[in-house]
Amino acid sequence: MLDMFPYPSGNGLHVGHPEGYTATDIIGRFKKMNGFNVLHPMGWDAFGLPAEQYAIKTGTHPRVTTEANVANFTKQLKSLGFAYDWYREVNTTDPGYFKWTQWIFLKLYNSYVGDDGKAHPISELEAKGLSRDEIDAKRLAYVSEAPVNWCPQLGTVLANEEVVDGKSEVGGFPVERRPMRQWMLRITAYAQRLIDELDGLDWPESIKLLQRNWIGRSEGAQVKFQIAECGTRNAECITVFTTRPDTLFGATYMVLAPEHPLVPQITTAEQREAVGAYQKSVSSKSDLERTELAKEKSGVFTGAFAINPVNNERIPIWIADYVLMGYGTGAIMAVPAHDERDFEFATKFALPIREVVSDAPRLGGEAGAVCEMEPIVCLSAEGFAVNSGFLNGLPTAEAKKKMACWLEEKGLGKGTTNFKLRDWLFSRQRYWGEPFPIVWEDGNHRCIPESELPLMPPTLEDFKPTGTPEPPLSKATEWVQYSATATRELNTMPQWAGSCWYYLRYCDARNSERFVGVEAERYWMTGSLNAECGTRSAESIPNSEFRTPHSRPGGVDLYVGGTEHAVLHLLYARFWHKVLFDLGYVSTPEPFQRLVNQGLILGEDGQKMSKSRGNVVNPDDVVRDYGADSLRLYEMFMGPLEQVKPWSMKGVEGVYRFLARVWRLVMEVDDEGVWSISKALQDVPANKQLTKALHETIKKCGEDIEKFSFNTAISQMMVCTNAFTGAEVKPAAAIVTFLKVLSPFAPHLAEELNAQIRAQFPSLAADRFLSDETWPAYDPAALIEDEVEVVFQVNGKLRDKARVPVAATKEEIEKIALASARVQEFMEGKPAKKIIVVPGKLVNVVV
RNA sequence: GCCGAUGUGGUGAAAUGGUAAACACAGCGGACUUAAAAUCCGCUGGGAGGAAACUCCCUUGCCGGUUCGAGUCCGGCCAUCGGCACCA
Repeated sequence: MLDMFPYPSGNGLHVGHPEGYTATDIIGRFKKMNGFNVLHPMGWDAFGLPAEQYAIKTGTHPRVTTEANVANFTKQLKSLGFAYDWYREVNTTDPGYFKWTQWIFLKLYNSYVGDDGKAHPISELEAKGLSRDEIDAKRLAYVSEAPVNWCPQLGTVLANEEVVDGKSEVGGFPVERRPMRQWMLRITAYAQRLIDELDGLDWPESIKLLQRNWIGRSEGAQVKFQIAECGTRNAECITVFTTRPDTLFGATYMVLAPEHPLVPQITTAEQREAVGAYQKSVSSKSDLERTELAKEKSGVFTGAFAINPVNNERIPIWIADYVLMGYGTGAIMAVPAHDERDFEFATKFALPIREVVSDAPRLGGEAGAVCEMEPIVCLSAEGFAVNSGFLNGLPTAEAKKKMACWLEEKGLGKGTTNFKLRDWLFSRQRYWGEPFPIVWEDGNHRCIPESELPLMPPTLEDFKPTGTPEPPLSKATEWVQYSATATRELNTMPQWAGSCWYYLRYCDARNSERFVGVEAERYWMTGSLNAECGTRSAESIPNSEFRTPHSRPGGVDLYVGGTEHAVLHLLYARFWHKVLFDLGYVSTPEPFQRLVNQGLILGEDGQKMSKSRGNVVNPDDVVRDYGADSLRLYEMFMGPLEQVKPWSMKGVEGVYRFLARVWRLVMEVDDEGVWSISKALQDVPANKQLTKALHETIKKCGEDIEKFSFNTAISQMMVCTNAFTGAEVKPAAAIVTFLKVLSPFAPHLAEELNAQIRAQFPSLAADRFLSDETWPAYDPAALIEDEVEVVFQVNGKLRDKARVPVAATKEEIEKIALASARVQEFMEGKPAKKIIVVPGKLVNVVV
């Protein structure tokens, strides 16, 4: 049972946190009562920018801020009665924890992905005698000089994922592209598996789709275009990626990304100035400007021509910023008749547009004719090949295949798959993060020995960014000097690092020998029972769909958290987990079997909660005024867990009143205002009606908890309470049973009332905590009534109802229905054409 | 533009294809009280008819379809929210 662990901010908990936490707490308590061994821990994702920025402002060390915030969060969580196993508390900033974050980095550094698509130790390559450069080019953690997202205000680079609309996700500061030396993680090597292995997971389909789209697989072909002889230039090839090789006959020009390495070589003397100016204008634009100005296509002709391999036509080569260097090959063949972007560009620069796909097959005379015409609209959908030589008449899917074969035969190209996903930029120019266990010597990197972990960050007085891309760690001159000739890596890891594996650490949080013990990992992640850390025998764990059988890929049975982590955290964690799995350190290929997203809680005004709107609800205030149980119950009663929903203090009062009604089932107050056990509470059996209400509640609450329908479970408990409230005498034993059902939701009240009842009726109450009790079983016989109400319809419209013995046969019910005066009236004397009888429900007479 | 989610009373919402609106909130009325609060008990989708008991008609974003029967299934639209967005 896993909650997304919080960043312990200075603001403390907001009411969004306890939403998911209450849900898992209820399920955890429920599962425990059903005999499961439940692991439900909590921890702190405590590295991060706010503490560091606070340090810059005030000089307070981030460790001090973090400790204070963690203490506050802990106090708050404990006040809500969450049954966390605090013995397993983890903190990403604890050296005992980040030692292993650094250790996992070393595994990444010392691994590569082989032809089997799995991670292997780098030592295998060394054994094969590969050179240092060849090995470095394969590592899962590698150094790149590629252009990165540099944010001057934050003084750090950011991952693509952390940049929104050209601004930093944190703070909204402008971000510029600049080349820097950075650590990257080769997540792209896992792109296909990250897509494929979603299949076995019980995640919301929408989240799976979000990840698939993010990874962005597309199938197509690479095509080589010869550069036509152009002045002094020698003939070279430009390779493009296209998803529509079937449209090759319609490629009337080519476009390279402005940064494409071939641009300087192919540009003619006449065009050099224009090309240079364009490149300069593009590179000086920030990402934000580039997207803002993207409405209008821009570009420049290089003066060079390429040969379309399929028809040997000379086609012009342009550069334009609508072609991105980072995707595919950074070059495209433009098919303006069948691609919106190319169409727009060709229209603007008066380039030829040739139709090669039609929505209906056209054969005969037209075939092979090169007609340069301008389609009024651009058809990007599939259709049938026209004006395309040997492809003519073929539907798009077949044309694609045929062209790919043709290209491969002629050595002009081949079928390929491309992914949008880029490698993960893994270094940050910050102080408050895990230092890299890496040193540099003679321009080469190497890892430090495991025995030197954890590598502690240096003690710094001055946390300010240097104002240059030089990280703040550079100020620790002594620390930096690893040896006479070697210096330490100055970057730190991003905040994602610690959260990529915290769920594994929970299994064995205090292990100092290993990131997680072998047995502990197997026991908790697979449900495998032959582990000494397990406290229960195989027999005591009921067979339930909740338990993870070995066939399921995911380890954690249930992971609850917000949608904001749908791609980043969940993708990164899956990637690390797979590497650890390939290397044999963990037992499952996926970290999280079942994922549930809780919906955002809005302010009372229906707006997103924020300080500036002044609509933030502080859980401490709610606990002070209504108690922890009311907060827990209201969070669950608001509506379905996954839904976005607005807060309402009136709603809190509603559940508070419900809890007060439960209290008064057991307790009564005298004239002096002193509460004592109620005289109405007696050692009597519940009557039939109350027994039915109770057993319906046991049944429905159990089912609803399994379905995450906490709101309807609470409704049912309200119904049950209302029934008890209406009874003259309160049957004590039945109320104790009800309290067991209530206890996962409102543990404080339930335990207190049980203790009160125990004092009066020692034999009727539970003699230990309700949380240690077994979930009550319901008696199906108690649910059955002697009579049920049956609805009579005529032509589907409700006309009458009657109480009928449950045992009544179809024929008997039909007879009663036809005998009804109201049914007769609406049948208007016509004969029944058809009579539908649903026993226990309804009769529908069709005339 | 593409993808996804959601549309039900004044409000949060509930309903294995079978009595739409359970349970709450708000509102109204009553009991208790000198009074108020708290508590308890009722009423509470819209329209029409009736003195009343009651009766009929309409109603789950809109339009169609399947079915004896549709909030639920199918097709088409509209609105709101979220994600992606020159990804070739």
